[in-house]
Amino acid sequence: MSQAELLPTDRNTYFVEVILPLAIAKNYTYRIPLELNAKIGIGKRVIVQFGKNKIYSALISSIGTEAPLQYEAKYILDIVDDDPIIFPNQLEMWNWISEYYMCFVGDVMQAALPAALKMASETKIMAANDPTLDRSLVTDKGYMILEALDLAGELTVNDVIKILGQKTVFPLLRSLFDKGYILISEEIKERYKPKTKAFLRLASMFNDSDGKRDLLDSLNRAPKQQDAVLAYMQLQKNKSDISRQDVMEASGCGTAAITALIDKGVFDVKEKVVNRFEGTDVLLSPDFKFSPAQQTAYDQIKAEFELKDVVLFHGVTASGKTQLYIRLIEEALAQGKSALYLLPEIALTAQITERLKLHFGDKLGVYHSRFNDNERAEVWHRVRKGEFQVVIGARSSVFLPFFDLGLIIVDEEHENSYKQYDPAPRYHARDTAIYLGHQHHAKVLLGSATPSVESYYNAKAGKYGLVELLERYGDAKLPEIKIIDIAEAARKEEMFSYFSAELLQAIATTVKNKEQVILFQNRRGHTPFLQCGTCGYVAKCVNCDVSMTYHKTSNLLHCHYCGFSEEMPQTCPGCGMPNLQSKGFGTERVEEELEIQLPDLRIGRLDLDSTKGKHGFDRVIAAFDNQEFDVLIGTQMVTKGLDFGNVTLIGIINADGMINFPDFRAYERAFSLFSQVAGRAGRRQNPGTVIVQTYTPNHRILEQVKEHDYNGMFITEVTERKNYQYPPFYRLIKLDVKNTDQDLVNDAANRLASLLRQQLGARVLGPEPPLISRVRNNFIQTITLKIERKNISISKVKDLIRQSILHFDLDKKNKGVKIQIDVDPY
DNA sequence: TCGTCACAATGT
DNA sequence: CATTGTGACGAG
Repeated sequence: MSQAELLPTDRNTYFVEVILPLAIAKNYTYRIPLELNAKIGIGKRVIVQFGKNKIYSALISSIGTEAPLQYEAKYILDIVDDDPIIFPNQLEMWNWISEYYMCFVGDVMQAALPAALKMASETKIMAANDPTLDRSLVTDKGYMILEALDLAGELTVNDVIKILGQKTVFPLLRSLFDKGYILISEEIKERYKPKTKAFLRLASMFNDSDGKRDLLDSLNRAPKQQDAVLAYMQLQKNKSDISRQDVMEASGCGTAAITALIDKGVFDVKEKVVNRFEGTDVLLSPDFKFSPAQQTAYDQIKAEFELKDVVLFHGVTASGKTQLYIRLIEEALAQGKSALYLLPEIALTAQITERLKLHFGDKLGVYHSRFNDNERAEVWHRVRKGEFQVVIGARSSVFLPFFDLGLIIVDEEHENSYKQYDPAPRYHARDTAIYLGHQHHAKVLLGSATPSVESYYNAKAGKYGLVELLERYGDAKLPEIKIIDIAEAARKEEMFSYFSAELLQAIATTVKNKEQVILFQNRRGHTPFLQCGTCGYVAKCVNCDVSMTYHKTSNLLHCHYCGFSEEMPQTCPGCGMPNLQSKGFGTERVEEELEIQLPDLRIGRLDLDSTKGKHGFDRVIAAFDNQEFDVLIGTQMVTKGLDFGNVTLIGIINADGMINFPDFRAYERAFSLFSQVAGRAGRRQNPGTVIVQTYTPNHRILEQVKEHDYNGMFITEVTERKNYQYPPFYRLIKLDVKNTDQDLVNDAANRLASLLRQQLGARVLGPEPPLISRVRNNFIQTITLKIERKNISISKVKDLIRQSILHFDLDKKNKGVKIQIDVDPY
C-alpha cells in the first residue's frame, strides 16, 4: 500500500498492524478512523489504547483493508507524525534482528528508538473538589491521596505509588474515582522538547538615539540594569539575534537585572528553538600526508571494495587508521552518500569526536549513551532530515534513520561490547552493520589491530576482503614487551607489594624523564574478596553468587553484578573471629600501594567508579593528557583507542586473571587486550616499554603477545576451535534458564535440554551452571547449542528451538521459569 | 511488559 | 469480613 493511494477523499476503512514497544510475540491490529485516512503511513507513530487503561505510542508496520475476523479491532486514538520517523528498510532490519537473535520486534523497537521518541502514558489524577462529598468516609490511604492532591494539584500514578509505598494502587484509585472524589485523565506526553533560548529585543520606543539616551538616564539609579542595556547596545552592532545569555555574559549582570528590565518593558523576550550542537560548525579542509604504507593500504582497501562489500582492515596500533577512515568517509560524502563510523562506547572519547568535528563540522552527528535523551532524539531527527551525513556513534547508532549510506566503518571490530547482552535484543552491532550495509549497497570496513578470530577467518576464507598494515605511522617501532615472573621475583625478594623491582624502577625512571605511565589492572574496587582466615568464610552478595568487592571510596562492600552494597563486617559473620583477610586487589588498592612504594607520584585512576557522571570519563582523560598525572591506573577502559603521546611505559600488574578465564574466547581476548594496552605505549619517537607481570611466564599467549605474533595466535586459536567445535566453525546459541528456586531451575533446565535433544540430538550441551550461577536472586542453568555450518539451516534450528520452548511453556511444572536466548554469545 | 482479575493470606 | 498480597492471563 503506497502513500499516494491514501488521499483525503479516500472513504475506505483501513486497518494497521502496529509494533508496541513491549516484549510480546504478536503485532496488533487497529482500525483507522476515516478522518485520519489521509495521515496514515508505514513508519509513523500512532497512539493506541492497549489493554484497559494503558496508552502507548506504537509504530505502524503495515496497512491493510481487511477487517480481522476473530475480534473487533479498536480504533487508533491519533497519529503522532506527519512524516514517518523510520524508513521501511529499518523495519526490515528490525525484523531481521528479531528473527536472527530470537527476540521480539518490540524489544528491537525499545533498543532502536531514543526514549524521547517513545511516549509515556502518564495517568494524571486530580481532585474532584466536590463539596457535597464527605472526606471522612474514605480510608486512611485514600485520605492521604486527597491531602496530597490538595497540595500538588495533580499527581501521576507513579507519585501515588511513592506516597503510599505500595505497588497496587489501582483498586484504591478506582474506588476513589467511582465514589467521585477524584478525576482521572490519560495524557500522552511527548518527552522530546526542542531546546529553546531566550532572545531579547529592545522595545521599539528606545530604538532611536533619543529613546536610548532617555532610557539610560532613567536607569541612573540602577547601575546593573544600565550595564545590561549598554552591553546590549554594544552587541547590537554586530549581531542581529541577541540572547539573554549573551547580554548576561557581556555585562556581567545576573538574571535579576535582566528580569527587571523585562518587567519594565525595556526588553521584549522571544523564545527561539536552537540547535543543541551549536558552535561546532568549523569546517577545516583535510590536509594530512599519508605515509607510503598508509597509501598502499588505502589503495588496497579501494581495490578490495571493488570485489567485496566487506573488507577487514588489520592495522597495528598507531598505524594511522583514523586518517584512512577520514579519507574514506570524505570520499563517500563526495559521492553524495552518507557514512557511519561505529566505535565501542568507551572508545568514543572527546579526543576522537573532536578530531572528526574538525574535519566534518556540522555534518557530523555524535550518538552514544552518555548523551541525554533529548540530544539523542535531536540527532535522530537530523540524521532523518539528512543534515548529518556522517555519524560517529556506539552500538545503537546502527538504528538511526540513514538514507543512502555509502560507507560503514566498524572500528575495533573485535570489541565484545558491540554485542548487547542485557536486555534483549542481544544483537551484535558489527554483524548488524554488515546487514545494514547490505541494505544500502554500502561498503563496510571492519578495522582492528587485533581482529576477532571470526572476522579474520572470514577474510582468510575469502568472504571478506583483507588489507593489512603492519607498520606504525612514521617509522614508530612497536614497543618492547618484557615478561616478569612474579614467583621468581618473589623468591629473589624483588617483589614490593604488587610491584616487581623492575617495574618500580621503570616507573621511577619514566617519571623522572617527564614521561607518563599507564598501569593496567582489570579489576575495579579495592579488595575483590574478603576471606576469614579462621573458617574460610568468603563475603558473598546476598543476591548473587559472587564475592563482594570492598571499595575504599565508599567504605562499603559492593556487588558488581546487582549493585547491592553493605557495611564491611568487623568480625567474620561465619565464626565470629576478627580474622577477615583481604584477598586479591583492584585498581583502588594498586593506587594505594603505589603511593606507599613511590610517594611523590601524581596518580590518577580510570575505572567505572572514577568516571561517574556525563563528563567524568573525558575529564580524567583530559587531565592525564595535560600531564596532571604521572601515572594512570585503570581497568580495560585505558585500552580503548586513547592516544596519549607522552606514555612510554605500560605495566600490566597481573596478567593471569585474564588468561585463566574459562571461556573459549579467553586467549583471544587476553591477546587483544594485552596488545591493545601495549599499543598505548610510545606512539612517537620512543617505542616504549611494556612490563607484564605473571605467574605463568611461559604461557603461549604471553609469548605471542611478546612477539606481536597475531598470526601465530590466530593459527593456534583456529586449530583449537575447529577441534572443540567453536565459532567460526560452529554457531553457538546459548539458553539461560532462570528462576529464584534452585531445584525448579535444575529440573526445568533438564526438561528443556531433553526437549531440545529430541530435535537436535548431540548438538545440545548441558545444562550446566554458569560461572556466576546466581544473579539478583535468580539461579541460572545454561544450555549451549553448537550448530554446524553445513547441512543444516540455521533458521530451521531456530524454529525447532522455538517449538521446543513452546512445548516447554505448556508443561505446568515449568511455570515461572524464564528462558533467555543469546544467539552468537560473546 | 503491564494491569486486572480471581483468589489466598493476613489480621480484627 | 475487609484489606493487602500473589499468580495467571490476555491485550487487537
